[in-house]
Amino acid sequence: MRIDELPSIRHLPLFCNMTTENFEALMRGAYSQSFPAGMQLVEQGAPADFLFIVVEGAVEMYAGWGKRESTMGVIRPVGCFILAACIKDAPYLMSARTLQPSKIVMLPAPDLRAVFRRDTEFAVSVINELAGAFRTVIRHAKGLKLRDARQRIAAYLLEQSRYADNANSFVLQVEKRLIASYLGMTPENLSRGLRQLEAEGVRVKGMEVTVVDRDRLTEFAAPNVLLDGPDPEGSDGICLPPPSAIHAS
Amino acid sequence: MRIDELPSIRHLPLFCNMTTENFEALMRGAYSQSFPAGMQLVEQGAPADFLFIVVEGAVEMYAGWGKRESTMGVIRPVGCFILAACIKDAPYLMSARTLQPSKIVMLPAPDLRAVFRRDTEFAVSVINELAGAFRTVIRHAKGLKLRDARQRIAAYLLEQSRYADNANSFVLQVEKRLIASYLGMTPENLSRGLRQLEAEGVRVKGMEVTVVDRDRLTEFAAPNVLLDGPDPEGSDGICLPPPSAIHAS
DNA sequence: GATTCGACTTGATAAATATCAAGACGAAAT
DNA sequence: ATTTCGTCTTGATATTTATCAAGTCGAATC
Repeated sequence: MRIDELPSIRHLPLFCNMTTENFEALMRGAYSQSFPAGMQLVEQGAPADFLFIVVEGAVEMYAGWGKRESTMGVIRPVGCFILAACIKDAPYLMSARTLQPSKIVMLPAPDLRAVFRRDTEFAVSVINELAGAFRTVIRHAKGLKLRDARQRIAAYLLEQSRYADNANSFVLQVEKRLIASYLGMTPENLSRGLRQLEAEGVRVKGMEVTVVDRDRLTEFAAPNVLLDGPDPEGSDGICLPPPSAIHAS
Repeated sequence: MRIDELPSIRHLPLFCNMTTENFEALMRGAYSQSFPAGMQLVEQGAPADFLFIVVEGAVEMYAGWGKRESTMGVIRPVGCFILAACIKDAPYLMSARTLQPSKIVMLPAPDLRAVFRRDTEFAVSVINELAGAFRTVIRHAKGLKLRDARQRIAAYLLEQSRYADNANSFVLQVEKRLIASYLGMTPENLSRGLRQLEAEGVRVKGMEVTVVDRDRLTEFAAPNVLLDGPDPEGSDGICLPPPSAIHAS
């Protein structure tokens, strides 16, 4: 473990309330490693040996079934993934691969399971993290079942605009094929959907998004806290632009 | 609180490991109430004032957006719902209504939040419950994105058969319109899908399901622990036939 | 037993979405 | 600068899924 990445991890909602003693004990067992882009870190079905923390770069969470594959989210610094599998000591439900060169910290799951029995504040943080992750996935599932493809796209764009410096002109953070997969559609369908949304007040050229008529787009997407977040911030944390937001615990 | 329902609640994975003292303190603030069928217990968007426990009957969790509505799961005795909202003190993401006459225990959320800070074993149980709920929803979302309608139906039938006395001949536990909604399709589509699945080794007449050729059906649905469960049982609990399984925390 | 109502089914049709096949574009490597 | 490769786009088409409109069925009520 390199010393210089400890503070950023320590500041994670998951770790910021535990005792220093327990934090340091936890980190003594941790590995830190840098990976190139496109490296598979986790394969779904494997035993949950480690909790992963993204310190730099970006990681795609995805799931496969037969030949099909679907993006479940993207984790950005500083965020962790597959907490739930580690806690339950159950097989990972998702695979993970780096989208960019990334620095990853790996924390042995047994250490994790031991600590929250000793440190109440840490247990509370885990509870908050899991509750937030649960609510994020519920929102995702609601969106898939209640909205059609174009509405999902519109809602996604509006959500992105929440996190942008300029809410009416910003840049997509991930490749469109990933966005399409995350939203449960083909890349072709996303492409056509974006074109059609020009009639609803938004223009997308390449990676650049321009909101021309926010009211119109808002009426079309009918965004909603219960579908698009955000959750009121408790001790739970940093909500980076989705697909990142799916904490992927 | 009627005395005679305390033991069944006490045996819930969520409550069975906490101290008797804390359990009783928690229950002192609880209300117990019987509702007729079709009664709305929770409206999505409302503040999370209570944790709900189903002692008798059955409760549908559902979500709405505009005029559309979708079933997210069914909770059966003894199970709880909307744990996550209570913990985060955030608005409920789902509505709930009774499907049958039901006995419900309501537990004030502030009491809940207070107790797991004092009782480590309870905190651990909450962690396990939430981790299990998270994984259940992830599976649901994976199914929606990776399988088409007929495959979802087939997988659903196979999963039901796991919980039946006779795995090759059993009865559906909920109305087909709810199953359709849970699986993300229209009732008409479910109906046609069931008919088409006769070619894949299963026959459904009314509520009765007969698995004629399990191998064929299994090959078609390609069921998978990472998609259909179950999770290995830890302290986390009773997995009643889905849509029940979506713990709906 | 007749009535009523909602769930379920079935068919015809429409709409949404996926697939297949080129081609355009852009970034990275040679 | 050229090549190369994968993403993105667009069009044509096929498939899947939803919608609309009758009917059928069955259980609960009168």
